[in-house]
Amino acid sequence: MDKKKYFYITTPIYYASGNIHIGHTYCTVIADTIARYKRMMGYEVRFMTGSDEHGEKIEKNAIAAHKDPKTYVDEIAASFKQVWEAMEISYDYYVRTTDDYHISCVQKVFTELLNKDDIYLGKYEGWYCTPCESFFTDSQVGEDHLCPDCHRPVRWESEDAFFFNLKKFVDKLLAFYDTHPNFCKKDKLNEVINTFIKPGLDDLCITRTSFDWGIPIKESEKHVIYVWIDALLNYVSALGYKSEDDSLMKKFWSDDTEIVQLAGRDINRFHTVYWPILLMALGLRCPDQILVHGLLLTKSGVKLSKSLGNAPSPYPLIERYSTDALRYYLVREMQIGEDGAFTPLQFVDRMNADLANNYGNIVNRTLSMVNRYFDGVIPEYKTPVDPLTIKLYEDAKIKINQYFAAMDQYDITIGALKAMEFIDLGNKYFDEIAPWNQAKKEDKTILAESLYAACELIRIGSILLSPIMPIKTEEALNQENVPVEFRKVDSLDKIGCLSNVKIGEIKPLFPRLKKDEEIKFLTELIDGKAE
RNA sequence: GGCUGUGUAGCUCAGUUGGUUAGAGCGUCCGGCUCAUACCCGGUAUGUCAAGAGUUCGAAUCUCCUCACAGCCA
Repeated sequence: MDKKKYFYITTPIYYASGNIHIGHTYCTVIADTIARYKRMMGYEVRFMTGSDEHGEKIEKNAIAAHKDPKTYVDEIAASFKQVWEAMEISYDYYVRTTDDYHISCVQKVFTELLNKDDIYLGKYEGWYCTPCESFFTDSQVGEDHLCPDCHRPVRWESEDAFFFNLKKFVDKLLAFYDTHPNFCKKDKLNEVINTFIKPGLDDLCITRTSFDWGIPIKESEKHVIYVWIDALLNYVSALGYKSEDDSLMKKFWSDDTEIVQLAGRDINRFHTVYWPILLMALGLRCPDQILVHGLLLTKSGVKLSKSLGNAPSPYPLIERYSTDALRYYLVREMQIGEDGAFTPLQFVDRMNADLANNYGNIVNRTLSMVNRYFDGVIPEYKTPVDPLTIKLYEDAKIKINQYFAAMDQYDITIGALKAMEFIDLGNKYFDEIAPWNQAKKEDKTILAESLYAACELIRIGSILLSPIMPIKTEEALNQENVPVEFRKVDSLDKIGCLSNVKIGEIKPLFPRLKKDEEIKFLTELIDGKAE
């Protein structure tokens, strides 16, 4: 396996028209977990998130709020950052599309592509619904020429607009897909190829004249850049592309960098078709992988969103259950790529089963026994003699390998599962070796051996879980008082490092939740829309 | 309408290139343990693997068709 030294990961930039809800949180937590994992594995990581701050809707929202658009998005961006702080999101940089360097980058790119004839002036035509301010196609408005959204009459409109010549790059794009099978999961890509590219890819309209809150182009006063060229370029403008200092660009958008970009399945197409083409037009490399993730749905299958009023803010969940509990739930409950449902019952069950009963409990019971039988000092490590202990170490190795195999493929759901299974080995082991019975024997060899092994299990398990739950795993390591140098991934095999360590104060990591109470709380939180 | 998926125990899902009695977790029930946050361990039950046809010595796994659901596009 070729090991690249640099790692660049991005979330989409979220549209600054409302509050962050748990759907955005899901995506950002995935990215953060991968970023933390890669850092742990020794990569130099750049993790980027941000906000998309132009467009008609924001302009309208700002007017409704009696603010100028910039003030409006300033406040929104600040609120986004607060959420990420509360979620322990370890982003290295936050990009805003209203930042000067970004605007300048977009304008330079526009000029460059115009000069190369990759952008041309044409006409944007279609059935226009004034109240919805949207264009529709013939088949969308039907014979009666009614807006498919509001069912009011539409009229034929035509405006000057610039187009990005996508057709020119189709062959190159298809060739790229062929030579880069890991770029995107096959099924997601086939969908896009069959529905967009094969029937003939339409050139992309990239400017509008109907509103002002966008990046103006230098070539003409009346046009502003419309969403995609603006939004997509953030991934490189944030690295200093087309700016005076492009050192980050050279580092993190080079062939030596592994580039992974997250995108919800709803914006899959923009990241797997338009984005690579834009990069090709600019003579830049493409990302290694677009990680398409599913969406959080309620039980009834309705997409979680602010407008539907059923998307909880992460704050009440953080307050009530802790940041790490929410992070763990999001990582563990939903397989990447599949949609998932946020349901109160599943949430509570997951918390109790994995966090309170398994991880939290084994930390608690192990350290309690260290206190009880050895006055709070972890016994000295000796080569294991009991077959059960020997087997435990062997099984542990297998689980660790499975964890790394999954995480290396960014399958953090399976990674979380394997880390939990790793920790769970301790429960069965305790049951079989029964330290409380060993304690009654005169020879304390096995007692010492079993508690030592369990302490290692906690140490290693906490390290494995740390990208997912940075706070609670740290807390566990503190309770065990693991020396700082043995809290890193390169010390996983340093069995013996806990000999004679005096443990710290013990406190339950995760409270056990009362099912009925919490389900009631959560159900009310999502407006009673989940079952 | 075209395309991409999904349909496996009460729930959430695994099932690798087709191979002996179809699995896991959670939940249920029974038993055990007592160090621990009434935790943990073991055992038990429930499945015409959506329906049908075909290929094969043999299919949840391949082919065809049907149905249901979701998504993408128009």
